[in-house]
Amino acid sequence: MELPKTYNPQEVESKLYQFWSDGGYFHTERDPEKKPFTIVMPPPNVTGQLHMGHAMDAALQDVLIRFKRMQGYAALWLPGVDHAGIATQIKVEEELRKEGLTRYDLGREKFLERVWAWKHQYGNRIVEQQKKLGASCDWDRARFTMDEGCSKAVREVFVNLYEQGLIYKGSRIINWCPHCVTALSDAEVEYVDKPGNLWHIRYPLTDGSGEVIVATTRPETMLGDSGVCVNPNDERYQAIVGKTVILPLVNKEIPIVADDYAEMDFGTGCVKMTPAHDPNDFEVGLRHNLEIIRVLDDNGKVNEFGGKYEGLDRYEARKQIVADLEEQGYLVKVEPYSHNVGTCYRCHRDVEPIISAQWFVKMKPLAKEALRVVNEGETKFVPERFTKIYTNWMENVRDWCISRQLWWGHQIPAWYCADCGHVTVSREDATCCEKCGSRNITRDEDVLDTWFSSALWPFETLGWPDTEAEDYKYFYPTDVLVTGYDIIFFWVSRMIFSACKQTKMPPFHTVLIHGLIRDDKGRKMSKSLGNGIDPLEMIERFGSDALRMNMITANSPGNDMRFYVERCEAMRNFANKLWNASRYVMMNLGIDKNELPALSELETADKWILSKLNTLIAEVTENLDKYELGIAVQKVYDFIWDSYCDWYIELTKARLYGEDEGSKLVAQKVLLYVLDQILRLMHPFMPFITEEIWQAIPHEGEALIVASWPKYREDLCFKTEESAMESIMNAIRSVRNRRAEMNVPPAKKCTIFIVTGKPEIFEAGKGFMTRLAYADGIAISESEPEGHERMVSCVTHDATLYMPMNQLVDVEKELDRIAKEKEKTEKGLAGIRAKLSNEGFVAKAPEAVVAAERAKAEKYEALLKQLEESEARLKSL
RNA sequence: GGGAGCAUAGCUCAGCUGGGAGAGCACAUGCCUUACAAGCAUGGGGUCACAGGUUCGAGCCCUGUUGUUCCCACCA
Repeated sequence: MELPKTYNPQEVESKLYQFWSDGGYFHTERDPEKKPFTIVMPPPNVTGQLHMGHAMDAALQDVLIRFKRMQGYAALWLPGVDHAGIATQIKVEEELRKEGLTRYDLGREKFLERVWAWKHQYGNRIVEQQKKLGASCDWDRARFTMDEGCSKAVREVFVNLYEQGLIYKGSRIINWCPHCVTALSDAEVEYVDKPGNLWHIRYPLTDGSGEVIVATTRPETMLGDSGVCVNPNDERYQAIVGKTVILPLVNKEIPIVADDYAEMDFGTGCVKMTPAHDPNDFEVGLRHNLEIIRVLDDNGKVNEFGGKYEGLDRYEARKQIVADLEEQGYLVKVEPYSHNVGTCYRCHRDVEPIISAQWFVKMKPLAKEALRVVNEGETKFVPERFTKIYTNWMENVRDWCISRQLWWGHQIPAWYCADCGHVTVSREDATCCEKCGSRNITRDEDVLDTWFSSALWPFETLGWPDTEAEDYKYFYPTDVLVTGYDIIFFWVSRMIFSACKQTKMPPFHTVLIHGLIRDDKGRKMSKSLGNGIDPLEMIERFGSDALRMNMITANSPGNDMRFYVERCEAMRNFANKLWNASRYVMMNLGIDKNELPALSELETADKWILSKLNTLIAEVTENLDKYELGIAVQKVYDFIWDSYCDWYIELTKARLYGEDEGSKLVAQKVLLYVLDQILRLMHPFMPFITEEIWQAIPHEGEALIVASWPKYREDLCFKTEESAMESIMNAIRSVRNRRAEMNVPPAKKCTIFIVTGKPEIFEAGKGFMTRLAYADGIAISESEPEGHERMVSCVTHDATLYMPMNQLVDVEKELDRIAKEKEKTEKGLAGIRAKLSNEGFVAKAPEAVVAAERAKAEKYEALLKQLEESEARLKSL
């Protein structure tokens, strides 16, 4: 079998993805014999380009799915794409702008045709990119949040909630983005600390008896002021409550009211009230019957209620108003003031609180069950700390504004009757008013928040609202949801309360939260910074497996991670290591079947590696069950590189190149057996290279992707051999160390005399010593060899090794070295002895720990004894 | 104003239920040893932020302090 010396991912990855796809391994059948395991993929935006966040998401999910698939579950990873209301609409509007058009020029219908066309042309790009990552999704089940089924689900949920009074339309202060020209939910507003000013303005009392001074960060809103508020307990102002002031510039009389909302010790204690443009003022206004005067239009310009300022943009108006106030003597002072400004999470421009008629979901009743399932552990967050973040949000959640003034999305199924004013909300498109029968009805123009449909994702994709749908019955509820902590509020919490309400059960039992990928300086990757690293470029350079490994290793759930290209390189190197180890095995293979030799034929080294492998299997499986993917993969990595490559393969060389055909065959079998198991354990993390190698070695079954996950085997646990092998390995390391210290090149070999109380162990290890400790002969005895006084020596806890290299011995240096080693050993021993002589320790520590300490003490004592003997010998020279 | 995370080797980070201080990269020395120089062998390097406490035993648990990052919150 001729294989290239370096692994070339580009050559195999697309070929293998096709192979899996053709083999139908991605498709998951409902199988009553199997247990289902379901993950729904967080649907990326249809406008999306694959970024590192997606790569992270996909890597984690694919590991879990492949692991479960190998364990024999009907493992379904359901993919899909989100219609992404604002983002997509903006994208298409940008295209139109290049043609000199706006969406209004086209009209709603034509515009939507245009968006669908765009979706059909570009919507699959991100899907193709996910495939490059090796994502083993069931593409046959891929969904789109605006497809027929999802639309039906959205409609059902909307009507259902409306009928129960959990969706209502009302005029509230909402967050309005004048740039995107739509309402936003609270979650879609990002607060940014921005430097601004606090303008202090004089409002004269109407009766001329004085004035009040109010402060504001948004002077332009004074056009909509309809009152001034003071605290009822504020003695300074008790006399003027009930009086009126003249609103400067507008010259309007407005009342002074008393309300607890005004803080006595902030500023002057007087607050201007703009009920149409501030949520607090709105509340106060309701309590005191203040007029609601909206002065900004949908584009953020002053409207007809702004008098001479009408038509000015909000910032322009602010400038003008401040200038006028100053000119007319109303401006008392301006102080710099930094405050939290809400910005739109899509366009990052300032959001305006504006009163507007919008649709809302009443949250309190829904939050109750969503809190219960998490509090009672029906749904768990990993790591656990995110539970608190979730519950805290859910406990304080306010009604969710779900209407958006866009065209792309699920249009709200509400029809207004021009005759009787009734609102008809219906599952089927209404043709007449359900109350008066009038055909003079018009449909609500608005669409729903994109997250409204995403919230239904885990069940709408499985056939709901048809609760008898086969997929729904078999795969729902799903198992694990994997996503970043940045969308817990947007998505996770909304899925939970939606599912609890609609399906009467939580949508998944585990939420696995990961962190954000940052650049090498710890900054968020973003388009504006231009510091994003393209995952596709990394795949191109290092292979998909390497990128996946980068995402999973050295990373723990919920924590952010810096992206280092060097790490991809290191993982590429690891892939190459695995590749070459496999080449070695294949080049030396005399067998065409993978079977373990009879246990009686196994040699010490075989039992050692099999036993270590056995432990590895148990641990890795446990780690994966606990979602400790980073720990799991690190263990497999270490086993492959250290145990298998650096030791076991080296140990087998003497046998493979030797004369003993029986021993050779056993080594071949074990090499192959362990390789096969390694490939299985590694497959979820590095699917491509493992499948490629597995296909090349003798194997049973069609593909590694559907091969069985390794199991711990009681009969392959060999503690005695593990310890014997460690003795030999220690001896080898010790010799190498001594030779390195003396700069002896590997080519210079010598006989090694081993003095040990365990000759049988070293007798069996002779071959290893010869090859790996650069010996040209091994002599084992229980007493010192002739002339040992002049030999180079080194010691382990159960052997002293002599090498006749007298010309290299510098007695002084040697004594120095021994003294140092002695000191180290004595220190260690003293520590252990202190522990063992501590009555509390012996009495209270677990027996196993005490026994381990005793064993350690014995080893240290033995080592110390050997060192002392060496020292005495040298001194006697 | 609340809440959370982080602080471990020169850099980036693991460290699961308390008992060995670790990895990758970087560094030093020697090696093209018939799987691999994208490699092998060997080595240097840490007061686990600081101060207390619990415990036979603390990087890990508790309290406080400092630094840092983030989330939430309607003081104009």
